[in-house]
Amino acid sequence: MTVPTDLDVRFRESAARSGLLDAGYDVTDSPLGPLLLAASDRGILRISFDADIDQHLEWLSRHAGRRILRSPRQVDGVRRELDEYFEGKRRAFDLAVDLRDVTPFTDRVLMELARVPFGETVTYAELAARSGRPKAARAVGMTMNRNRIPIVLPCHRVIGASGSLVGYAGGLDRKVALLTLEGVLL
Amino acid sequence: MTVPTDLDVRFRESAARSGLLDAGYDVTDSPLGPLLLAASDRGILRISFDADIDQHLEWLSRHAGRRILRSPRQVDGVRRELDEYFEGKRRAFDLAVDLRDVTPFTDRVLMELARVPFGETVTYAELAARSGRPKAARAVGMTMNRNRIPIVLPCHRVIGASGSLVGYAGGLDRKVALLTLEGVLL
DNA sequence: ATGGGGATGGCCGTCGAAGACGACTGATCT
DNA sequence: AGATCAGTCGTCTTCGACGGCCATCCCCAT
Repeated sequence: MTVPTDLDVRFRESAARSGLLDAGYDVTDSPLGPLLLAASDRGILRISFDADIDQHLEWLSRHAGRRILRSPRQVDGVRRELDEYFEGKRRAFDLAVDLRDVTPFTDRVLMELARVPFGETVTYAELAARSGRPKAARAVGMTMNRNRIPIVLPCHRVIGASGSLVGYAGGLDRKVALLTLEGVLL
Repeated sequence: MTVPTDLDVRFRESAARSGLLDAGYDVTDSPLGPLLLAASDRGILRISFDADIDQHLEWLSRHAGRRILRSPRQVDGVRRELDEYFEGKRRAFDLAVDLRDVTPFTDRVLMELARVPFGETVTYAELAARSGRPKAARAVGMTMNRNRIPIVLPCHRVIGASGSLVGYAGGLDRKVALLTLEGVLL
């Protein structure tokens, strides 16, 4: 006969199905300065120009799970592709991203953003339109601002309708650098 | 060379990994009246005394995904164990439950609730305490009220500190019936 | 005229704060 | 045994305030 704890076990199983590690992170170097990389088994969780680890650790454990460790291996793929990108040898990324608990709107926008190719740019309004919310240009701005995975999700390719760069969470100079690398500027 | 769409593909893959069907449902009979059962591949999504299908369909597609179909097979296990339960041949369930997007608090409470055995009762306050929030008795009340999976998650076993039954979302008479079946009453 | 540089008024999704609920409880008083 | 009351707690709902926007209008310096 089945005992009550069986159900309990099922509960815990589903909660623990993620593996031994919830997320791994590491800091790497880049032409734009040190980069913090974090990833779960599902994909990249975060790329950040801000190497203040503690802050990210807190965020990671709140969003991905308790078990967070420095794990160069976990972010190996990301680092390699980023290196190639900065060396000019790569024009597109073949990486999974972990966008758990983002809003449907944000999800759609980032999905569309991911399709903007190397060396091309889009308008905030245009990206909004492609995402099915023609009038949500400003909201797209917010979404870009909060983009957790810059470079791979190329928010630097989104510019104002007037052609101005407008802004970049990592600092405008980095946006300039990226667009220069991609041959859009100069 | 990798093309931009690769990333896009990854996106969609992870969104579609759930299978051909997001959830299946069916209506069955019980001593307490018709019962709506719904389940995904992860487990039971809902058990309801309210057989108003449309309302549930709306909820299901909002929470589980687009592809919802009447599918007796999908809820076969639940129906069988429920039948056995009502026939008095089963005192515990061996079923997985799908509690995606419930709050951590709710999750803990329901987990504790699942451990309350057939024929026993707990106080709202006691259940709150077991869940690590000794003073959250009233919040536990809310949680019971919104319990999506009655009977299997035995919210009928939770009663007031004074011994009164207090309430039951499916109607107090059903709570009485269940507790009688379990030999707690009369 | 032509193109930059402000100023202005809509438009939009997210986040945080505040307030309104109950399937509660323990104490107190009829 | 009820009834009243205050104390507690997690959700849900509103509401208001933000911006990596944009089209329009105006004003000036080329």
